[in-house]
Amino acid sequence: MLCIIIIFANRMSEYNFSEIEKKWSEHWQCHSQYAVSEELSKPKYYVLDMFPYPSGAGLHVGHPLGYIASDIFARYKRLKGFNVLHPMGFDAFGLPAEQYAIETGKHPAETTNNNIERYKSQLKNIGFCYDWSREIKTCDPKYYKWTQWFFLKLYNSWYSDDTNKAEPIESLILQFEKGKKNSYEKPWNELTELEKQNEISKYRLAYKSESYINWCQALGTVLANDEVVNGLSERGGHLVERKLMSQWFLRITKYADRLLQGLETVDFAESLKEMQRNWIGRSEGAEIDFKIDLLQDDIIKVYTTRPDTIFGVSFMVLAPEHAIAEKITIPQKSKEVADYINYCKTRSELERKSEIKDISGVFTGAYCIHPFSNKKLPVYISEYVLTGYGTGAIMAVPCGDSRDHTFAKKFGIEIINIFENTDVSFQAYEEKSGIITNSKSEIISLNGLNINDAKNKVICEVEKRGIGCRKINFRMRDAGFSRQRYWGEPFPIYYKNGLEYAYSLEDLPITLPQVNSYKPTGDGKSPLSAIENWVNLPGGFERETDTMPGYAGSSWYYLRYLDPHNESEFCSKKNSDYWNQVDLYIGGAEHAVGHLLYSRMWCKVMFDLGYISFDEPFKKLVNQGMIGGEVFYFYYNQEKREAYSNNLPIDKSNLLQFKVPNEYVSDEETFEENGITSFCNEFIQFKDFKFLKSNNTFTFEKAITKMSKRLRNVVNPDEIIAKYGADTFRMYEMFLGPIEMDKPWNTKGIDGVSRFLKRLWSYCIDENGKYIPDESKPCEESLKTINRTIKKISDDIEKLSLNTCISNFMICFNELQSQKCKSTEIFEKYFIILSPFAPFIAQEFWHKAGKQDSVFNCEYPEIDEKYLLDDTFNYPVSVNGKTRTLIQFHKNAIQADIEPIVLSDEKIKKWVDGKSIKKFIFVKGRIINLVIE
RNA sequence: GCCCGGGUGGUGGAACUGGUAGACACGCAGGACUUAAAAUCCUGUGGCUUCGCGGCUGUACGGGUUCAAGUCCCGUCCCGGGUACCA
Repeated sequence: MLCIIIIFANRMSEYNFSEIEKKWSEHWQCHSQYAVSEELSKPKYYVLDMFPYPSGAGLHVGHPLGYIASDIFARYKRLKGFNVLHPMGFDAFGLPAEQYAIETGKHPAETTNNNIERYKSQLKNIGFCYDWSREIKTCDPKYYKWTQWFFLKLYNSWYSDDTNKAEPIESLILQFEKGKKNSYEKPWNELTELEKQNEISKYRLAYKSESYINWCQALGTVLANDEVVNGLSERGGHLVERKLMSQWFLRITKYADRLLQGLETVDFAESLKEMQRNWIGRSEGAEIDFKIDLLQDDIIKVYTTRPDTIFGVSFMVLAPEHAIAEKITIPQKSKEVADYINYCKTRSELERKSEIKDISGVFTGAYCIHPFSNKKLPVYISEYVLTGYGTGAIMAVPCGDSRDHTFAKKFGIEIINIFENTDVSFQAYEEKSGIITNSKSEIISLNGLNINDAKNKVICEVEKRGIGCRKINFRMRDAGFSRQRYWGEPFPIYYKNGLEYAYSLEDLPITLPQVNSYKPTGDGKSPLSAIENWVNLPGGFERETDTMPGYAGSSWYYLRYLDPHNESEFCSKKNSDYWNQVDLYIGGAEHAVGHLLYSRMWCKVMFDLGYISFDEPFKKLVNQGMIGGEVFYFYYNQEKREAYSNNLPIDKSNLLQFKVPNEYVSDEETFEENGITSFCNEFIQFKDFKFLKSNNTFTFEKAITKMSKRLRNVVNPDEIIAKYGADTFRMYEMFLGPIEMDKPWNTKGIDGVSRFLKRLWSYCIDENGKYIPDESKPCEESLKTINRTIKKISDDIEKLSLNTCISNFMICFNELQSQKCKSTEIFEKYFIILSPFAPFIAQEFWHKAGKQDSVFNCEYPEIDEKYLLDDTFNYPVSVNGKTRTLIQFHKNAIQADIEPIVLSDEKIKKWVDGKSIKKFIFVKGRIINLVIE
């Protein structure tokens, strides 16, 4: 009986995280602890996470990394007196759900909602302070009604170069009516409706045009880039080719300059800004017309950023898609050219850009005329020239461009050098400085000019002659906004007789109809096109059957959180004025260009149209790194039917690799007991294999990759939380390393954090569950410790250096422990600063300490500056840069005080050993260094 | 290919603006407690060398700048992300 009581008492005193976490979760939910409203009396702060796509694999330990960081920051800001908005939602339209629907026939809405529920319960386990009453799902018609509304705003707007902003399309029509030139060169009111539409279409921010897609004839569908591997479909390995299709686009290029300028006003990592700048790719150059030999009426217009190199041109290159390519090809070459163009259709843009070591191309047999020298220049077609950039044609300068150089070498074309004092016989001279030479004709001479002056002279000359002009170009293209898919927002557009009509706000949302099959229609159209009673409208009208891409909903979601239940507006002006920009946005660097550029553009459009009063959505952005999962491989020989342990001395170069699902791998990274047998039961292709071991173990090669369902290396946070608790999980994720760095997941290290919280618990709570710290006066040392920790933690949170925060909590507690500190005055401060990291245990301590209110309603403790400074500093003293000893000096000591003491120090005397001292370096508060011979 | 990151003990990582490399943890080794194990606590722990004091060496690799380099500069290698329809 006694025994039982003792055991019971012991159990009472243990840190029972599951009980504590359950209790406070329920308590906070009942008291709507995290609901926020627009409190004008407090300064606001908006902390946002990039919302997840709810995949079928569930949340893995990589997702919460950023969420935990932002949660800590949100809770910290709250302690600092801010009214903090911290919402969460789901990016719920997407390809995987549709693919799953094709395979299983289950409606994507159903699977998506199941996945969302799973994600939500997983997120709720981790103790985030999200205001769930503001949750959004992009696939919810109540949400996508407004995504469609945004589309209509883009559709019904144009970019005015006069006012340099987006304006309603009516102002454009008014200008046309007043006589603004149109491309039909007829008065506006004499144009047909179709002509008017075509003309306006050239201005709309959302417009229809043609572009290439990945078409797979065998699957009868359009494929996403990542569904294409080496020119073949990932599923089935069928041939994929590029096909021209009519699609919706967003005219983001009109915002290129403002997207560049806006970067100066936001706090993003410099590297990320650089990526965006490169993506936008602003370049200054010229368009120059080249006459074609034997063809009177046509010209080839090239874009070049290096007009200064015009005398270095020795050939011309057209993109395979260039409209004139076939026309100029001479009959003897037409078969060869047609074959080459067909080959290019099977090549992805990525392949075309990257595989330039062995550059391909074909001669058309045609020649251009050099505008200044009248020299004949052969015209080639090559895939390294892309149709979407510039004019789709280049003047090739092998002496100044490495791709042109490679091409010239391969096709035996002359390399003309025009740079003074350079040798271009082996590689191109690509520096942006130098003097031009060998560049003279009857018309112009560039000899002796530097590159910039030569550029200007050439541009002036071509402009004077009317054969070209100065031109600013962007690498960025207008954003493709159509998908031939079911699971996306339908366009609020319908047609009749080739004319487009837009729905109005009252008609929204245009909801997705039920379909019987999610399979592609085989003709490249979306599955929606097969539903006749949805497509066909009364009066002979037909709906648009494409849907919007995944980034549509995510381009504006940060605004919907501000007013999520508003049914008459996407967000009231009052709310968007109060919450304003996102103050801190945390998410993966993989969205560096796509999502971030689109949402920045949409924000600017809404700003231009007066719906919001800021033109950058995200004030500060932090990119979290990826948490990789472990994958284990073994090598095998198919013919010999042998598999080899990694610790055998084998030559892996001719062997095949096999990834083993992680459940077969033991903690020692070998096959589990009987693992080989059960492995072969699943992967029967290895049934008759010999598994060759070394030292009686079969070990694997390890690598770190993305966690994915397919590799079966997903680590589920639920399991970790069940075993260690949410507080430990949160702290451990932060303890792993700097937030923005990629890192591998390894559960082994979690014991350190777990032990820390257990030690803290048993230090503060006795066997009977009573709170130990008392009213005793803290000692000087403990006051130093806690004040320094408060300072360090708040400095580090502001920098989002959360891994060092965890270390400092440990260091602080280790110090308090060795000081035998029992003062509740100290510990209460400690619990407050700990609460953003480990909210449950902090609240439990707070409660045990007899406090009635919540630890989250406290104020962040003040720092008493007097405890931060030391009177003395332990100077490292080095001789010739190598530290030899430490000597303590007063912090105000100057070199004159210090020098004699240092020189008479025994250790230092030994190292100086009578040699003369050339220099005595004293850096106050840092170091002393003696330079001797 | 191009653009952007990263590379520090057996492992995750720390190191302010160039100023004691390896904080804080994990793991491992030894010890205490226990009949035993687990848990917990204590000690040690980059490598080489030395009985020890100590010495040498060391931040992917090769150079450079500096009194002083993980940190700055030049070159190389490897790994990750993006490359426009994965999200």
